[in-house]
Amino acid sequence: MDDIVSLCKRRGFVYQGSEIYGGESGLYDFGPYGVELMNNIKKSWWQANVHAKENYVGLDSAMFKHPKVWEASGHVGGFADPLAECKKCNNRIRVDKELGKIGITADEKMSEQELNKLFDENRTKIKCEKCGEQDFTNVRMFNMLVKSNLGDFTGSDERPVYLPGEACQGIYLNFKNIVDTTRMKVPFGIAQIGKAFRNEISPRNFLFRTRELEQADTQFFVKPNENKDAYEAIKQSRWDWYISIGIKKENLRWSQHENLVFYASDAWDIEYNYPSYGFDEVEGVHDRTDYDLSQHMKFSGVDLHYSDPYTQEKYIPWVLETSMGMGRIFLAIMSDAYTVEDLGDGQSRTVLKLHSDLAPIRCAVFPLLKNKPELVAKAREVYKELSQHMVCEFDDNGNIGKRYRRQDEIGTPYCVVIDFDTLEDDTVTVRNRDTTNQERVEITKLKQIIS
RNA sequence: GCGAGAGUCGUAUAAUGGCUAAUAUGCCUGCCUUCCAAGCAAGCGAUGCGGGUUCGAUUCCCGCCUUUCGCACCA
Repeated sequence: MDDIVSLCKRRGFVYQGSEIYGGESGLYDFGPYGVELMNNIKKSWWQANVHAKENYVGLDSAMFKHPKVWEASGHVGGFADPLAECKKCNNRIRVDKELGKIGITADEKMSEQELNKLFDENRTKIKCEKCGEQDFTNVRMFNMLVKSNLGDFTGSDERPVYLPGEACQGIYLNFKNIVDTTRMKVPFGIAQIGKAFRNEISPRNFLFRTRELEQADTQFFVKPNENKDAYEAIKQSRWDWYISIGIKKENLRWSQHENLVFYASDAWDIEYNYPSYGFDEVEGVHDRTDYDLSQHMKFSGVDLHYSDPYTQEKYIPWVLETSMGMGRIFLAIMSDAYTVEDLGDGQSRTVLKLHSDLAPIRCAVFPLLKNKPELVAKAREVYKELSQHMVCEFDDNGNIGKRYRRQDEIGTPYCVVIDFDTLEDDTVTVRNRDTTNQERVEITKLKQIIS
């Protein structure tokens, strides 16, 4: 894992966020090659989940949403637990529950200050369950939602808005819009790639757990109780995508949730075998019944029933969700592709064996020698033409082997070399990243061969 | 958030209460090079931030930040 983090930095894939100020926890910036790779992953995902499927459409919803959205989703109320910690044994107590035990009602809408006041007044009556001590820290509210003051010019914090805790809510909010303005009929799906923000207590494991993340979500709407077959099909489709982008099968597995949230009917995760900490979730595929639409119907007062044009029935569709963490898939792809080949004699070659559709650079163009102007000029010409059609890089620095290695390390599948024969017959060599074999081809056929 | 460790050029390492902070690699410029990290020469580039002790701190102390591991958290 250290090697991958180091490569990410060294070769301009991923940098620590706000690095020149000492860094900011849980935030990462994607560098020149990182953003290319990330865009290619998104493109592949979008192709597989929107364009290749007749009954899916895309969406891009505003990041900020009406505050009530997060009440409806359960993010505001259910996940703001007031906690205090025992200074002796570090055990944590739920302050509202402990107060409840001694007959004092702590309202869940109380502020941190109000709770602290209540807690301070009653500290003597509360003991740590583990060690019996009464020495606690102050009460802290733990809520993962990130607050903002969009549209609040009073400075009073009276109307807090939240950054999205998950990207998928925008899909539920637009379900009715899409039914009303497109020809989509249940069963159909909506796909979206969006950012989410979480106040993770402890960001960890590089891109795996961050405070700002991006999610690629699909929500598939089905008739109630007609979820099972569709769910299995979606699971299969998601698995196939991972295989199609070249992830090794042995590094992937399904894992079923043992404790389902109350509304879910089934939940499976796709896990990747990350270096150094093992299998962990990349994507969740969840069968969520009608919970999401029902909640928004309740909180917004808008009828979100669907009228089935074939049967005239009215119902709230059930939702089958897929939600992939972009940072997590990025890290999985990098890990899976990272290869160090032993060439003997203590020599080795570092290669990122990325699927060629994902590689940040599709093709690198080199003149064989830098000090032969006619080679350089010809190489520039080839580069200029190719770069109209694919992501290319020109390099004439150092010897040819070094330039191959540089491209190997960032996963460039093809290197094109202009040599003296090129000047005679307009052919070039195309070198393959994985085999290092070369093939002599005509310049006119280049585009076709490597795109 | 708690506990423990760590933080030196882009990367990987070295060293030091006081000399110009070293080595490799990288990057870069020039020469050279007719296909897999060759060579020669020049250059770039670091003690995370702030405070304290001290004549002098990268080194010792404190705070903060970042990061790693464990706990907890992860709907």
